[in-house]
Amino acid sequence: MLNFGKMRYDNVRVKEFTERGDYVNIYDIAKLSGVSIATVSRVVNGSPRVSEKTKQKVLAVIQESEYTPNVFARGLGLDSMKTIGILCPDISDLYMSEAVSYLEKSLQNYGYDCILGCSGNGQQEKERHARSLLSKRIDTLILVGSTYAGTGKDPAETDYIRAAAEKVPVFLINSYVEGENIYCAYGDEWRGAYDVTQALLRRGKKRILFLSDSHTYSARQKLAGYEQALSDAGYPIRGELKFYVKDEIHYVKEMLLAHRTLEFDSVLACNDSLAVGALKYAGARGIRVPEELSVVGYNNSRMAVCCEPELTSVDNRLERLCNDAVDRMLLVLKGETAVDQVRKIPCEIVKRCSTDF
Amino acid sequence: MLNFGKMRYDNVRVKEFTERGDYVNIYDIAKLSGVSIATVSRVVNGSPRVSEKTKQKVLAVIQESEYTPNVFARGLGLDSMKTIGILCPDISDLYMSEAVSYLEKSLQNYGYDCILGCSGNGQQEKERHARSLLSKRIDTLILVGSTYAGTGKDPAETDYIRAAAEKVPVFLINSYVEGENIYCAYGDEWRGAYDVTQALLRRGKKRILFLSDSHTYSARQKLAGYEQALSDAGYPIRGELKFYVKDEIHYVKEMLLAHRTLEFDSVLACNDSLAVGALKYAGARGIRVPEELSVVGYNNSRMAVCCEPELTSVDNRLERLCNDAVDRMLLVLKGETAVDQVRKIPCEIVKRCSTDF
DNA sequence: GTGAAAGCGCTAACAA
DNA sequence: TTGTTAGCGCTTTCAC
Repeated sequence: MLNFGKMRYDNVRVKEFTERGDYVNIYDIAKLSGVSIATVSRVVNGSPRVSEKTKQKVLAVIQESEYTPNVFARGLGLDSMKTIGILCPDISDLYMSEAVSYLEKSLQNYGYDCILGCSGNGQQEKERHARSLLSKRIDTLILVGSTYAGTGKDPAETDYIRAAAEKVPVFLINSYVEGENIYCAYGDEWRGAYDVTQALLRRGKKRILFLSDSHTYSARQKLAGYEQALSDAGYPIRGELKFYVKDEIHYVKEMLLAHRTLEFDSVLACNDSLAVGALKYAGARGIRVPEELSVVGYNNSRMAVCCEPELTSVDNRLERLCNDAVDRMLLVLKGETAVDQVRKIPCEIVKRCSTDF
Repeated sequence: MLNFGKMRYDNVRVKEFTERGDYVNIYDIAKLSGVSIATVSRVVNGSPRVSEKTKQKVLAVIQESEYTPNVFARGLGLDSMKTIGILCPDISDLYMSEAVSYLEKSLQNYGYDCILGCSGNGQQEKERHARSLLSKRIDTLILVGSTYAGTGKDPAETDYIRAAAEKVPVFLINSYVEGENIYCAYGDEWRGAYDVTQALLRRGKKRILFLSDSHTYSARQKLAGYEQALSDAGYPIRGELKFYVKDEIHYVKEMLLAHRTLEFDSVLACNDSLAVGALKYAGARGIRVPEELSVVGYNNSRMAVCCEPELTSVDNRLERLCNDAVDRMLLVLKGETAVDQVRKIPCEIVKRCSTDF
């Protein structure tokens, strides 16, 4: 229907008519309501410099013709599309998907759309995805997951993040990277692990297995907290009790079964599904949880509630972290300068296995 | 650095210099490499009509200056940004996030980016999100989840999907809506439910609880399969055995506990977390699973593996559905006309509780 | 309060 | 093979 073409070119445009519905444009609206495109633009953008009468007239036409401004054209002029890039290693992961869910909800609320990328954990892929998102002229880049802090071995690993931060503000959820225009929000995992370890020791546990699937920033914090608690209590740090496995329930179980000589009376796992793996191991060997073996998970995900017995888990307040990031993002985009670059939120230990502590 | 401005306006442009890195544009590249923007464009788009020498020269400049074409400008001209809109009710849901994960991976592979929206189940919100995605000039709209087929009460519920299909091809994952330019891929849930019910009956189960949290298309298919299997075996369909609850493990457990008069010897749940709820109920009452109570879940998610005992679950081949959708999408976008509008994939029953069947 | 027109960066048709 | 330029739809001065 419509699409008269730009008035200045006097209907030169002859779009072939496909089965596709054509998008109405600002020239159509202008013509239909007998004003100039400038006026239509003013109405659309809520400028006060339009008479009430004209405004209503134009609004009526817009309503009727279901006009939506072309985001490309708008973006071209403003160099922004009110779009946020979100990158995570894997959206099928419970923790990531939950984070993205919070972010999307909040951002949507403020009129921002989300472009999603899943990068995995490889350096190359992370860089490629970040570049790709940036090329979409996102307003902000949000990185979800502590994998983006790098392995800690080579500072150059995170160079691409600092490079991105030269274009747009970058927000890290549950991760930490230093740099200008980079903003972080993360749980105090160190403290969480410290507290859990301390509590286990107090209950007389002597051999606490530290179960992890990676060496991310977050995992390193947990390990450090665990080790510090041991040291502070005068216990030795045993290398064999730091157990690294693939994050897959049955794999964890099998690996633990395969190391029968490894003795431990409690488990601090870096996430809930690792903890469930330990649970399955205990089940297979007939070890009672929590009477004979204490198992504590991390992230307080649905996994911790799904298993039997249900797991005590450290909650790092993901929702809080996400909302915190969005709040600060809005401030930064508004041009506010005094915005905290780092937000460290205390973890909360959610107790489920009554005799754990 | 750069940004000489358009040559035709002879450096009129004076962008104020902020701390933000400016994006290099095609004019910059043209000037730096001593060719016209047309040539740069050709190089960028891999046109064969460029001499190898020029190409290398331009490529070098592009490399060095980290030029990426402005997607807005490109989109304006082509009216496409190689972007796919994905809408799901809730990305924190295991099933949805898994679907999005498959989709993103596959689409990324073909050079498409994803804009993600989470609409919830409300009619208004679904329509609003669909409109919002459409206004971003997506190339295709993908709807994940059977909620998008509507409740089946009023065909007008899905009008917005047909409206969207006038603009771009619409793909439904695990759902079905009829219409031009609408493509569906779903598991044969009817058959899955039928087979499970039949198997349970054969094992002597007499009162099979149908546990559901909604009346989506998918849930209706499952119910129909369940009822048909009962009928075919000469069993009555009992209203009290169709049990509708909120999808939350402990809520399910509590609701079942609250209905102590309700007797059943097996459960067919519409998803795994409902099934886990039934498991928790059994645990609370000291009912042994699967000896005294058979529990079968749906979706074959990690939930089914996490619980104790692990659950037999109907797998509706989500990955297959997603890849199938993407494959057909590519064909449709290529202008292919003979593309199946409907793909029904057989489900697979993944047995875990050995004595279930 | 309103309109004319420049400019955003790119693609593609046309010229050379 | 290369360059010139119209056109994509919108925002935003700058006149009136």
